[in-house]
Amino acid sequence: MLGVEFIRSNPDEVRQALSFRGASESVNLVDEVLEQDRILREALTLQQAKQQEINSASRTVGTLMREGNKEAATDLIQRQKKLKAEVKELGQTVSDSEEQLSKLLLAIPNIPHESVPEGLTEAENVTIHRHGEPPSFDFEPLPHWTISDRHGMIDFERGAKVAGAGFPFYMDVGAKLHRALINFFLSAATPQYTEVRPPLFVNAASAQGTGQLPDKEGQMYFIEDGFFPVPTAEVPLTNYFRDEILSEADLPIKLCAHTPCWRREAGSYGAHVRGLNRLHQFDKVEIVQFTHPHASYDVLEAMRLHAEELLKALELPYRCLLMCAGELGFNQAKQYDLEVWSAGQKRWLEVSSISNFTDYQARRMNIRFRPDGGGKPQLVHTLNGSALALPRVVAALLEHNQKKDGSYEFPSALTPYLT
RNA sequence: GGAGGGGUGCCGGAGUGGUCGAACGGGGUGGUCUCGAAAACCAUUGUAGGCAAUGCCUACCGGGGGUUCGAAUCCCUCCCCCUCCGCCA
Repeated sequence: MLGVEFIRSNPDEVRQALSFRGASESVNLVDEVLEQDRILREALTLQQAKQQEINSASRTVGTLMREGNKEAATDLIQRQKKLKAEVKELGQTVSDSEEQLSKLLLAIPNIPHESVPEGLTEAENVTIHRHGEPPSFDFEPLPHWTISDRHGMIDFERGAKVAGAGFPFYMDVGAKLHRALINFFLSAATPQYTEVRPPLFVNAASAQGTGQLPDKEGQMYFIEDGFFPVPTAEVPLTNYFRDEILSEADLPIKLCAHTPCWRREAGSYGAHVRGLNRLHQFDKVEIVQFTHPHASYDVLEAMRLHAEELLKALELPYRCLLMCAGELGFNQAKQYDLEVWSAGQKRWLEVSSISNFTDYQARRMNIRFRPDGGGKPQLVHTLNGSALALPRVVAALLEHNQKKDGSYEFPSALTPYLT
């Protein structure tokens, strides 16, 4: 979320950012914040003044009691009753407006970076560059679900029987390819990033910290005892330092993890969810960084390149998109998507999203660092990226490398891992 | 799941109703001493917030609520940790 102080001193900038994102209907939230903030501070000031009176009177009562002057003490106690009631009432006002204010703040998205292009729809995302070209085949290339079916790699039907649609079984070579990709991705990340095995369920506080809650319950599963199965490793990894103060010297901190990801994908349907295109459970290797505020945009580029290198090594044609203001995630200040070419479906599939959240998540999670040489703690910047999400890479690999006779081969980068 | 014991500042650890934001020790920082270092000594060392703002004040001793003129200290509740028993991969 944004800081109240920031909104208080830059209301116009926030309003502009909201309309830039195409959330013009939310612009009045800014005025609500300012008003609520005013009410809050007014009540707070008054409450604190009255509390001060009570505190000093209590000290006097203590002295009088010790001196044995019970009568004077009782007098004073009587006079405090009224003040106490007033403080209690003001306290109610304070907590009410705090609650209101925090609801409002959670409803205001991050401010887009100046380099974010204008636009409200997918069509206005900017293609930064392409690598490789969609290949031409001297036969009609098949979609991955047909190929995987022929080779017994993925069993969607039995997955649907045992769990439900979107929960496939990967069998034999399919399972092995999965394991190879996970290891390949992790091996590529671990020279820089610390490998982590995080909890796969998180609590509500963590889900709110990274921005899944409130409002995005439709995305996550919720299970008994208050747990959320992770929709991405971003959640446990970024919350790792929640409510902590780091040392500036420790920055940047780089974490990576392979986890399954569970998503409800409520409302998805049609041909675009066929096969591996959209699943309720999938695997992903995620990279996360906690950086100094000055460094985050350089780090964003580095993380993007890291993900791109993986696709290059897999010899898959891909394009890199810079998301326009309207397509930018709620918490993001700047975001790239990487899309691979699906030869069988003849369309681009998103396999990675790399984002800079600036201090937006850090403020929600209260993750700060103490500057070298002391001074007030400052918020870190957080970033994350998929490097990479598995199923669509599997789909693209099968489709891209298919041969007319129905055979296939995988890129040599995977050979050491396919054992 | 049952029984019991705990959660205090960067760390250890006092404190069971009245200047306690918190003794004492360690650590960190600054200084004195020294050619320098060590030792010793002195000083300093949390976070958030409000205001008429080189200062004053409020809140915070796991979280929330309550009792009281006054709570780190008493009560309720939740969370977490430890020990023993049970169960279990």
